[in-house]
Amino acid sequence: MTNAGATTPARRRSDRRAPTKSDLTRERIVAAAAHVLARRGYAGTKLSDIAERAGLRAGSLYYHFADRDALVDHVVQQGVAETERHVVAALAALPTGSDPLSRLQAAVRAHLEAILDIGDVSSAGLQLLRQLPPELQRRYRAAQRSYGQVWDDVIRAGQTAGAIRSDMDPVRLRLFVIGQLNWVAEWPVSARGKRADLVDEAVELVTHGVVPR
Amino acid sequence: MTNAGATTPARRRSDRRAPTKSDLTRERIVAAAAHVLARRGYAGTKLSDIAERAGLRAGSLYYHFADRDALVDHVVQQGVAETERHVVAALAALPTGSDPLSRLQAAVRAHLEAILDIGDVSSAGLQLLRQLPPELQRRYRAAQRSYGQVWDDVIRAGQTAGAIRSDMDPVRLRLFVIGQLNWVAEWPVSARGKRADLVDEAVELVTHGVVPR
DNA sequence: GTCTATACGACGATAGAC
DNA sequence: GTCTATCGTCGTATAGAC
Repeated sequence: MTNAGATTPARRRSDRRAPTKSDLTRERIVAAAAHVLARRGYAGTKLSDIAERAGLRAGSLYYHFADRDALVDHVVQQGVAETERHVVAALAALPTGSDPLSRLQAAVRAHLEAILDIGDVSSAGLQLLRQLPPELQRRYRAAQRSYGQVWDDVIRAGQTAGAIRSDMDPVRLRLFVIGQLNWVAEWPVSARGKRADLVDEAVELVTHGVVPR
Repeated sequence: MTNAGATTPARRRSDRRAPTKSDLTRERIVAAAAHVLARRGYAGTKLSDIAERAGLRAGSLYYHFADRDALVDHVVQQGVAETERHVVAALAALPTGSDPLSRLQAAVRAHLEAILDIGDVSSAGLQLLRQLPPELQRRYRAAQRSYGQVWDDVIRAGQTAGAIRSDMDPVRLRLFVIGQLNWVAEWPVSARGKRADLVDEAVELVTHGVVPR
């Protein structure tokens, strides 16, 4: 018997019932897959490595996922979704009427924190993009679009209000900023320093650049 | 007969004799390998794909390289080396006594141009880093160190002169800046706009950040 | 739910003809 | 220098026992 298709009967976010054994194993598998994907790339990710890390045998993965690509897709989708949730929550937590620059800074902070905390699955681990087969790439881009929208709204509002420079296309501005943060995932851990300092520095640099104030 | 070991007898940079047929094929192979590596990752790069792109059969690659890893290593090394040459040349081309901020801006410009022009082999395509087997990773890091040194010298000089903010570790500053530029390789081509504009914007953003001046 | 066993296809690498 | 042919290995996926 297999359970591989949709996540067992249709399970919604509002379903708060206790996780079954299957749910827990599934989560371990996804975490393991994210870990391996982040270091070995799409093609280098072997089911046997994922299985070993999750504490079972390769063949057993097929009870939980239809095939390798279904698992990869799940990881990739969850990565963007979680990052987006983190950023949206940070924006929502700001006092109403916060100035536009503060909103951008909050987004920077939240995005970088997502990379540092859930780097394996976050959008950063997802320089996988180019390696994915066309169908997965398509699905991933769709998820990215939704997340990009969050940023573009913040940036555009800031430009309208005069708090963010208007001499640059908002999309390119976003790509530059997010890219700077994403690359932190590639840093040697030894260079990262204290988490709080790193985040503060990123915000400072995005805001004012390398020139002294 | 094979030629796979060192590049035929010891050939030095000063040897300016006409390239043999073997040299030319070798170059095609390296370019093809860079292309495939940049999109498929380390494990996803198949010799048959490289060979097809270079216009020969998979088996024939072994005349030019000892094995798959020797070819990958060559591409990776050449990527850092060419990027470094580009940046060093740009710095050398500045008028003597140029101010430290201008030097940093020239480096930004040159690094980004390298990514745009030789992206497949440049250091950007080399988010491969984490995917490489330990030995190749070690060799790659060594090459990176030399290149990082170029940047660190520029940044430190700027900080000493008061032209670059001194409240940040120069290494982290470098990683932030280079990361921002490297990520451009991941941008959809459609978002890049005109090359000259893109480069100007990058310099502006690195220098002054997102706040209007 | 997870295991073992196995069918099957790819890919890296070598040998030897041309 | 490049080709064709082939061997060996490894990884995905399936079948069926427990």
